[in-house]
Amino acid sequence: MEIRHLRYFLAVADAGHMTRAAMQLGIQQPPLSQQIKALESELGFALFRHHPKGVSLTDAGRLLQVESARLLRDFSALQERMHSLVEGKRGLLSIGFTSSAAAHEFTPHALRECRGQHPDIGWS
Amino acid sequence: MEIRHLRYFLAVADAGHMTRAAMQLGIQQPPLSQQIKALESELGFALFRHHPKGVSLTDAGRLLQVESARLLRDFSALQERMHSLVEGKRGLLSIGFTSSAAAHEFTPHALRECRGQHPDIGWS
DNA sequence: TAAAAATACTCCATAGGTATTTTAT
DNA sequence: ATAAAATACCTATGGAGTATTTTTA
Repeated sequence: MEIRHLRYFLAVADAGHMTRAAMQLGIQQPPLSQQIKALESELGFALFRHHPKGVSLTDAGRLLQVESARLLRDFSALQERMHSLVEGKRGLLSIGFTSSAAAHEFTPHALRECRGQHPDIGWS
Repeated sequence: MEIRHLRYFLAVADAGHMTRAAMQLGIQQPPLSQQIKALESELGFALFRHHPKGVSLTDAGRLLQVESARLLRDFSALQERMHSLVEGKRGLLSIGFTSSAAAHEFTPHALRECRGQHPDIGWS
Protein backbone atom coordinates (compact mmCIF):
# COMPACT_ATOMS: atom_id res chain seq x y z
CA MET A 1 0.00 0.00 0.00
CA GLU A 2 1.31 3.39 -1.00
CA ILE A 3 0.20 6.95 -0.33
CA ARG A 4 -0.89 7.01 -3.97
CA HIS A 5 -3.41 4.23 -3.33
CA LEU A 6 -5.01 6.21 -0.53
CA ARG A 7 -5.08 9.38 -2.65
CA TYR A 8 -6.71 7.52 -5.54
CA PHE A 9 -9.12 5.68 -3.29
CA LEU A 10 -10.27 8.92 -1.63
CA ALA A 11 -10.77 10.60 -5.01
CA VAL A 12 -13.03 7.75 -6.14
CA ALA A 13 -14.83 7.63 -2.81
CA ASP A 14 -15.51 11.37 -2.96
CA ALA A 15 -16.51 11.39 -6.63
CA GLY A 16 -18.55 8.18 -6.47
CA HIS A 17 -17.37 7.76 -10.02
CA MET A 18 -14.14 6.26 -11.41
CA THR A 19 -13.95 8.25 -14.64
CA ARG A 20 -14.64 11.58 -12.91
CA ALA A 21 -12.10 10.78 -10.18
CA ALA A 22 -9.53 9.90 -12.84
CA MET A 23 -10.03 13.28 -14.52
CA GLN A 24 -9.61 15.09 -11.20
CA LEU A 25 -6.42 13.13 -10.55
CA GLY A 26 -5.11 13.95 -14.01
CA ILE A 27 -4.84 10.31 -15.10
CA GLN A 28 -6.97 8.01 -17.26
CA GLN A 29 -9.73 5.73 -16.05
CA PRO A 30 -8.07 2.34 -16.73
CA PRO A 31 -4.92 2.91 -14.62
CA LEU A 32 -7.14 4.23 -11.84
CA SER A 33 -9.28 1.07 -12.00
CA GLN A 34 -6.08 -0.98 -11.87
CA GLN A 35 -4.76 0.80 -8.79
CA ILE A 36 -8.09 0.50 -6.98
CA LYS A 37 -8.25 -3.17 -7.87
CA ALA A 38 -4.68 -3.67 -6.67
CA LEU A 39 -5.55 -2.01 -3.36
CA GLU A 40 -8.68 -4.15 -2.96
CA SER A 41 -6.82 -7.36 -3.67
CA GLU A 42 -3.99 -6.41 -1.30
CA LEU A 43 -6.53 -5.72 1.44
CA GLY A 44 -8.53 -8.82 0.54
CA PHE A 45 -11.99 -7.28 0.23
CA ALA A 46 -14.00 -4.93 -1.97
CA LEU A 47 -14.01 -1.21 -1.18
CA PHE A 48 -16.65 -0.30 -3.75
CA ARG A 49 -19.95 -1.60 -5.07
CA HIS A 50 -20.55 -1.12 -8.78
CA HIS A 51 -23.64 0.46 -10.26
CA PRO A 52 -24.52 1.36 -13.86
CA LYS A 53 -23.72 5.04 -13.21
CA GLY A 54 -20.90 5.01 -10.69
CA VAL A 55 -19.66 3.29 -7.54
CA SER A 56 -20.50 3.43 -3.84
CA LEU A 57 -18.53 2.52 -0.74
CA THR A 58 -18.82 -0.82 1.02
CA ASP A 59 -18.66 -0.87 4.82
CA ALA A 60 -14.94 -1.58 4.68
CA GLY A 61 -14.62 1.26 2.19
CA ARG A 62 -16.30 3.68 4.55
CA LEU A 63 -13.82 2.72 7.28
CA LEU A 64 -10.85 3.24 5.00
CA GLN A 65 -12.29 6.56 3.90
CA VAL A 66 -12.16 8.04 7.41
CA GLU A 67 -8.81 6.52 8.27
CA SER A 68 -7.02 7.42 5.06
CA ALA A 69 -8.42 10.94 5.03
CA ARG A 70 -6.84 11.57 8.44
CA LEU A 71 -3.52 10.05 7.38
CA LEU A 72 -3.37 12.11 4.20
CA ARG A 73 -4.10 15.25 6.21
CA ASP A 74 -1.20 14.38 8.54
CA PHE A 75 1.04 13.72 5.59
CA SER A 76 0.19 17.05 3.96
CA ALA A 77 0.72 18.82 7.27
CA LEU A 78 4.17 17.26 7.55
CA GLN A 79 5.10 18.34 4.03
CA GLU A 80 3.77 21.81 4.77
CA ARG A 81 5.77 22.09 7.98
CA MET A 82 9.00 20.93 6.33
CA HIS A 83 8.57 23.22 3.35
CA SER A 84 7.89 26.20 5.58
CA LEU A 85 11.30 25.62 7.17
CA VAL A 86 12.95 26.80 4.00
CA GLU A 87 10.91 30.03 3.85
CA GLY A 88 12.76 32.97 5.26
CA LYS A 89 15.95 31.20 4.29
CA ARG A 90 15.83 32.40 0.68
CA GLY A 91 17.69 35.41 -0.62
CA LEU A 92 20.91 36.53 -2.24
CA LEU A 93 24.21 36.61 -0.38
CA SER A 94 27.35 38.26 -1.66
CA ILE A 95 30.58 37.04 -0.12
CA GLY A 96 33.68 39.18 -0.45
CA PHE A 97 37.25 38.39 0.54
CA THR A 98 40.74 39.62 -0.24
CA SER A 99 42.77 37.75 -2.81
CA SER A 100 45.23 36.74 -0.09
CA ALA A 101 42.42 35.06 1.91
CA ALA A 102 41.55 32.90 -1.11
CA ALA A 103 45.13 31.60 -1.19
CA HIS A 104 45.07 30.18 2.35
CA GLU A 105 43.30 27.37 4.14
CA PHE A 106 40.14 28.71 5.75
CA THR A 107 38.23 30.44 2.93
CA PRO A 108 38.17 27.64 0.33
CA HIS A 109 37.38 25.12 3.07
CA ALA A 110 34.45 27.17 4.36
CA LEU A 111 33.04 27.54 0.84
CA ARG A 112 33.36 23.81 0.16
CA GLU A 113 31.69 23.02 3.49
CA CYS A 114 28.83 25.39 2.66
CA ARG A 115 28.28 23.87 -0.78
CA GLY A 116 28.28 20.42 0.74
CA GLN A 117 25.66 21.23 3.36
CA HIS A 118 23.48 23.30 0.99
CA PRO A 119 23.54 21.52 -2.38
CA ASP A 120 20.56 23.58 -3.61
CA ILE A 121 22.33 26.92 -3.47
CA GLY A 122 23.24 28.38 -6.84
CA TRP A 123 26.69 29.96 -7.34
CA SER A 124 27.90 32.60 -9.73
CA MET B 1 7.73 13.31 -1.20
CA GLU B 2 6.70 9.68 -0.85
CA ILE B 3 6.41 7.31 2.09
CA ARG B 4 9.52 5.63 0.72
CA HIS B 5 11.56 8.79 1.24
CA LEU B 6 10.56 8.93 4.90
CA ARG B 7 11.31 5.23 5.36
CA TYR B 8 14.75 5.62 3.77
CA PHE B 9 15.48 8.80 5.65
CA LEU B 10 14.62 7.20 9.00
CA ALA B 11 16.79 4.19 8.25
CA VAL B 12 19.78 6.45 7.55
CA ALA B 13 19.02 8.65 10.56
CA ASP B 14 18.88 5.61 12.83
CA ALA B 15 21.95 3.91 11.36
CA GLY B 16 24.01 7.10 11.08
CA HIS B 17 25.46 5.35 8.06
CA MET B 18 24.25 5.22 4.45
CA THR B 19 25.74 1.86 3.48
CA ARG B 20 24.51 0.14 6.64
CA ALA B 21 21.03 1.65 6.21
CA ALA B 22 20.97 0.47 2.59
CA MET B 23 21.75 -3.09 3.69
CA GLN B 24 18.97 -2.97 6.29
CA LEU B 25 16.56 -1.69 3.63
CA GLY B 26 17.62 -4.42 1.22
CA ILE B 27 18.85 -2.03 -1.46
CA GLN B 28 22.26 -0.76 -2.56
CA GLN B 29 24.01 2.35 -1.30
CA PRO B 30 23.89 4.46 -4.50
CA PRO B 31 20.10 4.41 -4.99
CA LEU B 32 19.72 5.22 -1.29
CA SER B 33 22.05 8.20 -1.67
CA GLN B 34 20.00 9.29 -4.69
CA GLN B 35 16.72 9.13 -2.82
CA ILE B 36 18.11 11.02 0.18
CA LYS B 37 19.55 13.64 -2.12
CA ALA B 38 16.23 13.91 -3.96
CA LEU B 39 14.44 14.43 -0.65
CA GLU B 40 16.94 17.05 0.46
CA SER B 41 16.68 18.97 -2.77
CA GLU B 42 12.86 18.82 -2.71
CA LEU B 43 12.88 20.19 0.84
CA GLY B 44 15.58 22.70 0.00
CA PHE B 45 18.04 22.00 2.79
CA ALA B 46 20.44 19.35 4.00
CA LEU B 47 19.20 16.65 6.39
CA PHE B 48 22.61 15.13 7.05
CA ARG B 49 26.18 16.23 7.70
CA HIS B 50 28.86 14.01 6.20
CA HIS B 51 31.79 12.58 8.11
CA PRO B 52 34.54 10.19 7.04
CA LYS B 53 32.78 7.32 8.84
CA GLY B 54 29.09 8.05 8.48
CA VAL B 55 26.52 10.82 8.63
CA SER B 56 24.78 12.80 11.37
CA LEU B 57 21.52 14.74 11.43
CA THR B 58 21.32 18.48 10.91
CA ASP B 59 18.78 20.44 12.99
CA ALA B 60 16.23 20.17 10.16
CA GLY B 61 17.00 16.46 10.00
CA ARG B 62 16.25 16.02 13.68
CA LEU B 63 12.88 17.69 13.19
CA LEU B 64 12.00 15.46 10.25
CA GLN B 65 13.08 12.42 12.26
CA VAL B 66 10.46 12.99 14.95
CA GLU B 67 7.72 13.98 12.52
CA SER B 68 8.25 11.21 10.01
CA ALA B 69 8.57 8.56 12.71
CA ARG B 70 5.10 9.47 13.96
CA LEU B 71 3.63 9.48 10.46
CA LEU B 72 5.11 6.08 9.61
CA ARG B 73 3.73 4.68 12.85
CA ASP B 74 0.28 5.98 11.91
CA PHE B 75 0.61 4.53 8.43
CA SER B 76 1.59 1.12 9.76
CA ALA B 77 -1.28 1.24 12.23
CA LEU B 78 -3.70 1.94 9.39
CA GLN B 79 -2.37 -0.97 7.32
CA GLU B 80 -2.57 -3.19 10.39
CA ARG B 81 -6.17 -2.19 11.09
CA MET B 82 -7.26 -2.73 7.49
CA HIS B 83 -5.54 -6.09 7.23
CA SER B 84 -7.08 -7.28 10.48
CA LEU B 85 -10.49 -6.67 8.91
CA VAL B 86 -9.96 -9.62 6.63
CA GLU B 87 -9.02 -11.97 9.49
CA GLY B 88 -11.93 -14.08 10.60
CA LYS B 89 -13.29 -13.76 7.11
CA ARG B 90 -11.22 -16.61 5.67
CA GLY B 91 -12.38 -20.17 5.20
CA LEU B 92 -13.97 -22.60 2.75
CA LEU B 93 -17.61 -22.39 1.76
CA SER B 94 -19.46 -25.04 -0.19
CA ILE B 95 -22.59 -23.87 -1.98
CA GLY B 96 -25.13 -26.48 -3.07
CA PHE B 97 -28.25 -26.04 -5.21
CA THR B 98 -30.54 -28.18 -7.31
CA SER B 99 -30.01 -28.28 -11.05
CA SER B 100 -33.38 -26.60 -11.56
CA ALA B 101 -32.29 -23.63 -9.40
CA ALA B 102 -29.28 -23.13 -11.67
CA ALA B 103 -31.59 -22.76 -14.64
CA HIS B 104 -33.51 -19.81 -13.23
CA GLU B 105 -32.79 -16.17 -12.46
CA PHE B 106 -31.77 -15.87 -8.83
CA THR B 107 -28.92 -18.34 -8.37
CA PRO B 108 -26.65 -17.27 -11.25
CA HIS B 109 -27.30 -13.62 -10.41
CA ALA B 110 -26.38 -14.10 -6.75
CA LEU B 111 -23.16 -15.90 -7.71
CA ARG B 112 -22.19 -13.18 -10.17
CA GLU B 113 -22.90 -10.50 -7.55
CA CYS B 114 -20.75 -12.35 -5.03
CA ARG B 115 -17.83 -12.69 -7.45
CA GLY B 116 -18.12 -9.02 -8.25
CA GLN B 117 -17.97 -7.89 -4.64
CA HIS B 118 -15.28 -10.38 -3.60
CA PRO B 119 -12.80 -10.59 -6.49
CA ASP B 120 -10.20 -12.34 -4.29
CA ILE B 121 -12.28 -15.45 -3.65
CA GLY B 122 -11.10 -18.55 -5.48
CA TRP B 123 -13.68 -20.81 -7.22
CA SER B 124 -13.54 -24.47 -8.08
C1' DT C 1 44.97 7.24 4.02
C1' DA C 2 41.07 4.42 4.07
C1' DA C 3 36.57 4.37 4.90
C1' DA C 4 32.01 6.12 3.16
C1' DA C 5 29.30 8.62 -0.18
C1' DA C 6 28.69 10.59 -4.76
C1' DT C 7 28.72 9.92 -9.95
C1' DA C 8 27.78 7.85 -14.16
C1' DC C 9 25.88 4.72 -16.53
C1' DT C 10 22.54 0.57 -17.31
C1' DC C 11 18.34 -2.16 -16.62
C1' DC C 12 13.78 -3.18 -15.56
C1' DA C 13 9.43 -3.00 -12.93
C1' DT C 14 5.33 -0.83 -13.04
C1' DA C 15 2.62 3.52 -13.21
C1' DG C 16 0.21 5.48 -16.72
C1' DG C 17 -1.73 5.73 -21.64
C1' DT C 18 -4.62 3.87 -25.75
C1' DA C 19 -8.00 0.85 -27.82
C1' DT C 20 -11.49 -2.22 -27.07
C1' DT C 21 -14.72 -5.24 -24.77
C1' DT C 22 -17.76 -6.32 -21.05
C1' DT C 23 -20.93 -5.22 -17.49
C1' DA C 24 -25.13 -3.48 -15.20
C1' DT C 25 -29.69 -1.82 -15.18
C1' DA D 1 -29.39 0.66 -25.09
C1' DT D 2 -25.93 3.17 -22.93
C1' DA D 3 -22.83 4.90 -19.82
C1' DA D 4 -19.28 3.19 -16.84
C1' DA D 5 -15.78 -0.03 -15.65
C1' DA D 6 -12.85 -3.91 -16.89
C1' DT D 7 -9.57 -6.06 -19.88
C1' DA D 8 -5.63 -6.26 -22.97
C1' DC D 9 -1.78 -4.28 -24.55
C1' DC D 10 1.85 -0.77 -25.07
C1' DT D 11 5.03 3.00 -23.49
C1' DA D 12 8.15 5.26 -20.58
C1' DT D 13 9.41 7.24 -16.16
C1' DG D 14 12.36 6.60 -12.48
C1' DG D 15 13.72 3.24 -8.80
C1' DA D 16 17.28 0.09 -8.27
C1' DG D 17 21.82 -2.22 -9.73
C1' DT D 18 26.99 -2.19 -11.11
C1' DA D 19 31.38 0.06 -11.65
C1' DT D 20 34.01 3.80 -10.57
C1' DT D 21 35.46 8.18 -8.75
C1' DT D 22 35.39 11.62 -5.23
C1' DT D 23 35.12 13.26 -0.69
C1' DT D 24 35.92 13.66 4.36
C1' DA D 25 38.78 14.11 8.56
